Amino acid sequence: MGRRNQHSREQQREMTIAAAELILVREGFSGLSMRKVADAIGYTVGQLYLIFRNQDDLLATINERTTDAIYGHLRNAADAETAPLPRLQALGSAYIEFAQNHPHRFRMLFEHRLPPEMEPRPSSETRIRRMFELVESAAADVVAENDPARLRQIATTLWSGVHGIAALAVSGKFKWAGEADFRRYSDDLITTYVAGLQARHG
Amino acid sequence: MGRRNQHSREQQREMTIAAAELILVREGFSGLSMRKVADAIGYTVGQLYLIFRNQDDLLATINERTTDAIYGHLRNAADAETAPLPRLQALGSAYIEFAQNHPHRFRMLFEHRLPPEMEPRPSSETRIRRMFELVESAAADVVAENDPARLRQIATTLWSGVHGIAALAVSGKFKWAGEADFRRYSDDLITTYVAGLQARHG
DNA sequence: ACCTGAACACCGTTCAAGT
DNA sequence: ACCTGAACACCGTTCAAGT
Repeated sequence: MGRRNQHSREQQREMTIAAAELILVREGFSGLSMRKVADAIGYTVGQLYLIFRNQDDLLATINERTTDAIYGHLRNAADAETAPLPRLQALGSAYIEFAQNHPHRFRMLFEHRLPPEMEPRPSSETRIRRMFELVESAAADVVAENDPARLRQIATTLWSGVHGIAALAVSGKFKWAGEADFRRYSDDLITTYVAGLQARHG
Repeated sequence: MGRRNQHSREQQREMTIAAAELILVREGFSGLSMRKVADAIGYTVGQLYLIFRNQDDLLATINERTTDAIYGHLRNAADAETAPLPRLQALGSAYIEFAQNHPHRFRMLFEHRLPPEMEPRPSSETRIRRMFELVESAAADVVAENDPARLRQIATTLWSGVHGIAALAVSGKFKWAGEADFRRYSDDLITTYVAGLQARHG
């Protein structure tokens, strides 16, 4: 096969990521293998190891893209709302929505763990931080809290809660809850938690 | 090997579950294989398929035990507190605590999904329901809400939130938050959410 | 220089054959 | 009747060999 130099390393990298994301979306995390990806891009498995260090490296790279995608989705949602509380609610809804629309990508983001020797991974952590700062700043506009440590705690509590709703929506457990509208839970959580802050504060 | 009839089918079943749980705790979900389990109990892999239908069946069985273990842990926590709000908080703390003390078992419970043709699994769903009813009844004592549908929504929102904190505590993402005391987030969530309910209600 | 193909050490699952 | 052992179709990863 005279495929030599037909694609630059950077092109190969993009092809690999795109093919892997397609397989992930279609077959789920457990259906995503290096061999299938290699087949999909028309190279042999061996070649994948000249593009990515190993499978974990490829998965972590996909997870970074997923984080960026969530960030973009949240940003759009936030930009569409000007009032502080509706904006925070819009962020929560958007997060749930992303999880429901992209369950396999969402699940892999939280279920795949890097082996200890591959951590920390700054490219991943920067992205997660950026996403959280979006939430924290939206929360800051709502709660009127001056202590930055307390504000961070509030944002973490709130966002963990929204994340929990998304995680359960996507986990397939708790189907007994009926075909629930999970965005309603998110709204309820945010509205009531914020009301509680104001009640305790004032 | 004259191991014939040395163990009853029921004994084999218990040995298998115990061995698998040990491997899960030591090596994590991804390190748990049928072949390792077979080695650990001194039978061949083939024999495992006369005890369990397949690997998913074994994993689902372990997950049922994990659900029972969480239920027991929550029950102890609830029984130790008589006042309604502290009891609800104790439930939240106990849930987080279990996740942190048994991260691999907790993660597998939520990350392993049965293939569609193996669902529903009544033995699993009954156990999950029982656990949730414990939470719902503790919530009922706190919020003074008569509409059962609304009460269920409140309990679901609250418990999803607590679950999210546990999930993030165990996911290894968000290490940036420092070595946080996740039980504090749970307390914050419950206290503030309940205060919010009272503020909106009264 | 770039890529392949085969090898190695693992998987889950099945089932003829042994005792 | 109970269990084994080998087979089959998959994995991730490495690396000598080919062009």
